[in-house]
Amino acid sequence: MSPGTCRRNAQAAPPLARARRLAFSARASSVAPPMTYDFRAIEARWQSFWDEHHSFRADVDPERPKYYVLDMFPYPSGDGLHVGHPEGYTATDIVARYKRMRGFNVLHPMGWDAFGLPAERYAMQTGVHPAVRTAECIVNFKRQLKTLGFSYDWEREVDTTDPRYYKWTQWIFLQLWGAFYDPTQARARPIDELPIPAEIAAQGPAAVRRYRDDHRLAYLHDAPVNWCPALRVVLANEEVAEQVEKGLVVVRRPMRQWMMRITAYAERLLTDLEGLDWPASVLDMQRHWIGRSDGAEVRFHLVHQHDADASAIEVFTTRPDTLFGATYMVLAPEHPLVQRITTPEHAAAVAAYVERATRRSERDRQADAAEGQKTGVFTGAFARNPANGAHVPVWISDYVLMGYGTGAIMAVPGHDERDHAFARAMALPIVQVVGVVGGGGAHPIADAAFSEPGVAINSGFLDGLPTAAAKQRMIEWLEAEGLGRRRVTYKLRDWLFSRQRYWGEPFPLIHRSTPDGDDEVVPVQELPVTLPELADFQPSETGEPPLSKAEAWVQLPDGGRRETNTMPQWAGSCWYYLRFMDPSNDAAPFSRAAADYWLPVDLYIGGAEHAVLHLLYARFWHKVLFDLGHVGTREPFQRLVNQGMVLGATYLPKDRRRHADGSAVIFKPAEVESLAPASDEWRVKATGELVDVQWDKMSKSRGNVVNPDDVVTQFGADTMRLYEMFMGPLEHSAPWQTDGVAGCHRFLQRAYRLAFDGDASGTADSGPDRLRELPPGEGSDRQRRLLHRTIAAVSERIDRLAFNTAISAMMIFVRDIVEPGEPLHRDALAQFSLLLAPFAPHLAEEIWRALGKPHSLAHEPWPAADEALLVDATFPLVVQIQGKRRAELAISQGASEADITSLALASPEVQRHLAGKTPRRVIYVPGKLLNIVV
RNA sequence: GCCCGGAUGGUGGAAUCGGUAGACACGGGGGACUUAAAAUCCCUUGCGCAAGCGUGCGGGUUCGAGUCCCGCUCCGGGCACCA
Repeated sequence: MSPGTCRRNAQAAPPLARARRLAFSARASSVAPPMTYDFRAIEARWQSFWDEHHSFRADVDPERPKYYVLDMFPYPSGDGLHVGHPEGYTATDIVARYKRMRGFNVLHPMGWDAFGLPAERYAMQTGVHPAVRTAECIVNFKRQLKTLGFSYDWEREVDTTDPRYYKWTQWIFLQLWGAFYDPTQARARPIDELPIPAEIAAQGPAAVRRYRDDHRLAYLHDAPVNWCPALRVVLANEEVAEQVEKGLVVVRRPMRQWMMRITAYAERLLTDLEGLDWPASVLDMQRHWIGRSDGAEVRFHLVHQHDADASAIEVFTTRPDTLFGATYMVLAPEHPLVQRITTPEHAAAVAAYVERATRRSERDRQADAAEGQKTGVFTGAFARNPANGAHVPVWISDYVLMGYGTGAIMAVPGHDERDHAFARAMALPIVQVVGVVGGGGAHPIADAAFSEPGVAINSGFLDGLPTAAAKQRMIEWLEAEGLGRRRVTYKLRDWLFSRQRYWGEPFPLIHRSTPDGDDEVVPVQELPVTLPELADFQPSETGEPPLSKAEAWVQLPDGGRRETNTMPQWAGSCWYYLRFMDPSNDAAPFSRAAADYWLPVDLYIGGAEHAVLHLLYARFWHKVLFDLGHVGTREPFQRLVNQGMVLGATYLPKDRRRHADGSAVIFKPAEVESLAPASDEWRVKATGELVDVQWDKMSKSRGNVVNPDDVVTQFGADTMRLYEMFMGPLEHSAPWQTDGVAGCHRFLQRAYRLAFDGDASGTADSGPDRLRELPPGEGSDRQRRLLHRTIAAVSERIDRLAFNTAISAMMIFVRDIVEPGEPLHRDALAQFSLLLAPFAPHLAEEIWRALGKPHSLAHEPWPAADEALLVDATFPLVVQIQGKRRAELAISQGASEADITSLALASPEVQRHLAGKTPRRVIYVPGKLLNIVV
């Protein structure tokens, strides 16, 4: 530490000392001015102190255990923070500060997920470059976070839009591009190690290159994608729902796009969820999204082969036991066999249906699905059911999805609701091959499909077998006959990774035309590939990315052309937790040594909205980096907690009337007032109309957003932090209530007066010697017991992340520690300030300093509770009769059960309630309760 | 429709293992201090006059259920033609 900083601190101290002197001298002259809790001065002072002393710097230290506690870093929007952000940040900060005091080497970083559409839109509206706008927003976000006193190691700040950061995002992309997934070893390997089949090698270097390109984890794919005309951008499957919800149209449209082969990792992404300490709902959503199904692949041969390459249709089914009931087949409209098997007389109808299906929006299809409507056309082709040889018609319909299974199904209308609906619509035969167990096989199969497990009927060699056994038997038979095999499929699809936007990471790739006319993609050797300057950020209507307008940047002197798509916003957030470990490394994204020390993230807190997208993508990249030897853990985030939402109030008219455009009429908090000070009833100020309160997610349009700056200005950061945690359990959503903030502020004021004023109770003796240094063991026994109970309670509750109840334990301490006439033990106050430190660090430091401690308490050891003081000489015993509480007795610790029983039976209340009846049985719960049964 | 959560005073919530339901706080009522107000402090506050009744509803297990089991209702979140 430099002498300069020492001097500045020496200068910072006098106001504090002066304040205390003033307080004491004022009391001596019995004027007694109110000692004010000047949180503005206190918070400003300690925030600069922490900055100047680098109090929260973390460095790799193999001698100490590490703890990595991470927030989901924010997108720095123009609106600044709302009070929802600091909820999770406060929780992680409490844990970070607590773990530091527990002796852990704590990594607690913050950064900016700063690529994204809003900055680009802002640029189109105002002409301000996204980089300029982003920098402004970051300044504001950082200022706001700093005023809240979070113990981040700001030297590790990262910004995903900084070329020094995205250089490594590009580098990781090239790792994926340069790798393939080896299913035999179930891991990624360098693409150079990909075995090239002899027949490919024989075709020459171009064929080998194409073969390699087809196996890379990042690959170009020409296929229908989700195109959003309004945004002029393609969307990942995972992103479609969000935009559709906003009312935007998303259509399928063929485009050539970069994909990530996340499907290769489906099984590992699924099974590795097992060891994670994550919320059940997130685990569930990930499992669901990966969507593993166990079943069989079955080959149906075509009856009349018009085309030698189209001899059979492969289907996937989870119900091979129902094969005897397959009465028709359906191909997805995009299925490659459709053109080849369609007979001439059906060609026109099929072509029309395919054309319509490919152009229909996702939304229309979903609407049909919701109504159970099925459409489709017959191809004219027939296939042979391998189980019974029956000739079944082959249809096409958009209820069969090309992206799942084989893009073709065997339809069993008797036992599948969708097939049943289609069969009824198209008048196709329905047969029953599964009977109700014990029900004599009867089921009104014509009316509804029977999709429950049962027992096989009308199924030849399967008859009589329960569903599970019939599945096994059928798979064995198919495998023996060479007609099919066991197969596992996943709903997970490959990740569409390119976007037609400006404000994102450029792909570090160059396209070159080869002599044989192919498009060869080669990596850029020198990273980063920085974004070119651009005046017009709009993609073209046809989907040409904005970067294609930067011709000088795109066109290279050697004839190559740069890739003009950019990466999706997820790219930067996929690995930021890794960069935090080693943020200024310019030789690698992070060192293996740093990774080995800091990984995994021990606690990760953020919103539930990232349950699938971010958390699945980050896990995928992490696994690839694991396979390639860059990290040593299989999973990035060991423990995950989703904080709830902070809700804001809006007010609705009693009749719930709507505006002409259909939107609900709402009143903002500023437009209403309560009927009376105590009233829960609200009315519109202007008209006096009565309205109902409604609590919603905060949003600008609802006008119910609370700005942390206002709360910090009025009450201070410590109050803000405390209230965020006191609202309720971290995982719960809760309304923001200004009255509750004031309650937390009052607690801090009491704590302040306890330390500085000596008049917390208003009745106790006050004076300079009240804060006496008492010899160890002296002071009130009651006070010492209260202190140690508080230490035990706060510690255990932080461990459980039950912050609201930890705060209530501290409130009790401040309320009860000093009774009239009692002095306050200096050590008790010192220990209390340590307990308070994770929650209200500024005030805690202030008290600690006032007690004459020379250093910050940030690294002070956490207080230990004395077990002996947690047990009282007597305990209250509840006496129940017939399970109803009737009396409470003070019992000394060592009393025997027999003594306790006779004491209880002798007590007047018990005698009265027994009313002469004799106890039949007495149940004693040691230290707690005695239940008398009569 | 399916999956995952949840439901406790006027309000946010507490009760970690089946053992005193309502900690702590807000709000309300009363009081002290004050010329007054604010601030602060103290008392009180689940419902009921009471016996009693009370943790969304109906059953059950248990000496004892907010907690466990069965069947529902409602609210929130997710998924949704995935064969």
